[in-house]
Amino acid sequence: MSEATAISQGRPGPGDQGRSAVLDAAAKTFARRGYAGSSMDDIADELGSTKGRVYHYYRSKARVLEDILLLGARTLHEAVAPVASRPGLAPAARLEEMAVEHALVLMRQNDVQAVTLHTIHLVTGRASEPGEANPFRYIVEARDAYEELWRTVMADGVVAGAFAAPDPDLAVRAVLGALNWSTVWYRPSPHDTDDRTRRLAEGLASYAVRGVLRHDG
Amino acid sequence: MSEATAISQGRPGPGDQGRSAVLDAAAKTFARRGYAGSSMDDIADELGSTKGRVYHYYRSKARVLEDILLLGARTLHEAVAPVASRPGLAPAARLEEMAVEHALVLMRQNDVQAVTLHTIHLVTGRASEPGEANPFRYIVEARDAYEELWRTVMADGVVAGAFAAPDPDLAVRAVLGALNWSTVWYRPSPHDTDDRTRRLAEGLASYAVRGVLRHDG
DNA sequence: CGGGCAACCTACGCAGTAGTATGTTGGCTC
DNA sequence: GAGCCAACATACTACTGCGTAGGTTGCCCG
Repeated sequence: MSEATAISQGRPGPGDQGRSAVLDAAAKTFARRGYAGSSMDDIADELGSTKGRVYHYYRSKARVLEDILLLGARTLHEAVAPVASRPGLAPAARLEEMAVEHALVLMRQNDVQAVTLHTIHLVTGRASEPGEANPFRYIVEARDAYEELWRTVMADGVVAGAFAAPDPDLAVRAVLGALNWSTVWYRPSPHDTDDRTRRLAEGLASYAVRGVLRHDG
Repeated sequence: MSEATAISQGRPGPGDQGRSAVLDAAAKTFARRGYAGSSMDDIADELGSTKGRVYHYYRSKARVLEDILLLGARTLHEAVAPVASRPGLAPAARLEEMAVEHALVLMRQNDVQAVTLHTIHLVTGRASEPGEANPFRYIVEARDAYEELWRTVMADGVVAGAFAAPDPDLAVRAVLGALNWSTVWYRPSPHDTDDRTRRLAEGLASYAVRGVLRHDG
């Protein structure tokens, strides 16, 4: 009944051990070489097996990507949405907390999020083909819905006088940009304990968010 | 004697009209479909001609990319370096001015810069092959030198007490991230006059830089 | 203990793509 | 006006890479 079942169409569904191993390997491969630059054999090599294993769980390369994008979008939304709607938070604290959670997901789920952020724009511009629906459309919509979360919080904060953002939409893009760019320079290392990762996320979030705060003393 | 001549190796050099037309078309194509996702025929289609034209100016697809990356790196450096070393500027004004110039280049030279920023990391991780030199190595070094410019200005500002940046390197990454991410969401449109573009760049730069400024009143 | 199915592997067909080898054409020079 | 070369086009070749068809193996269930 889940859409994931609809995706796999008869093949083993999510929650499946083997399936998520394939997904992880694919995410790692795509993150390194890019989607178009990765072959199914590359993914299989990463798994230490052959293409047959990948095709056992996914009908095509595009379906693998779709699953990665979906997982990435979901994880981000589930981590940040609760903060966006948590009662009793001041706008500045809310924004900063959202930024920390966002950054944490990017760092902990690094490969998946890197693929999501770097590949979605290759998939966005397909609306030009008339009559043919874009199979990734709902993922683009999920991304838009997620960003809408940020725009709402930003707009509320401006109204409340907590933020100095003459152009709130641009401000959101600046904040998300500072955070998202971490997928370009950050790679998890064995040295990164949970504590270190969190401090890095907090530091980055602080720089990102302080740009829109109102400072008057 | 220029390295561009060394690149083309007997073929028409830069400054050549036809060559830059090919480069522009390639940048546009790479920006849309990604490097690996673009075929030489795609580039030729964008030009309204055939592969022969592309191969007349470039020996291979990788050389085309190399030229785009080189152009992107150079343009950015030439726009920002003068500001970084201009005498008589306060740290905050210097950083903001650099950010504006940086953003302006990303917007005006959109395709080339998008390709540069989204493709260089695919080319960075090639040091793993021992014995074989990475042909893109000097471009990675140019990128590093450019970022060093920012780190220097940031460090100076911290020493001067103008910036509140406990981790200056991270601060640079936050600032550049906010700016660089514009290559993901911004596409030039006919509506964008020079004036509009500049205001957008200034707005973005303001959010990006204010995150590291010291605010005490 | 035999049948069935999940979880793979092997071998192949075929489409697309980088690069090459060989024209062709228009302008410029001497 | 004959030759020459830049600036392309055309027609291939060789290879890579997606997807498929048909095995094989081991476990589980009755």
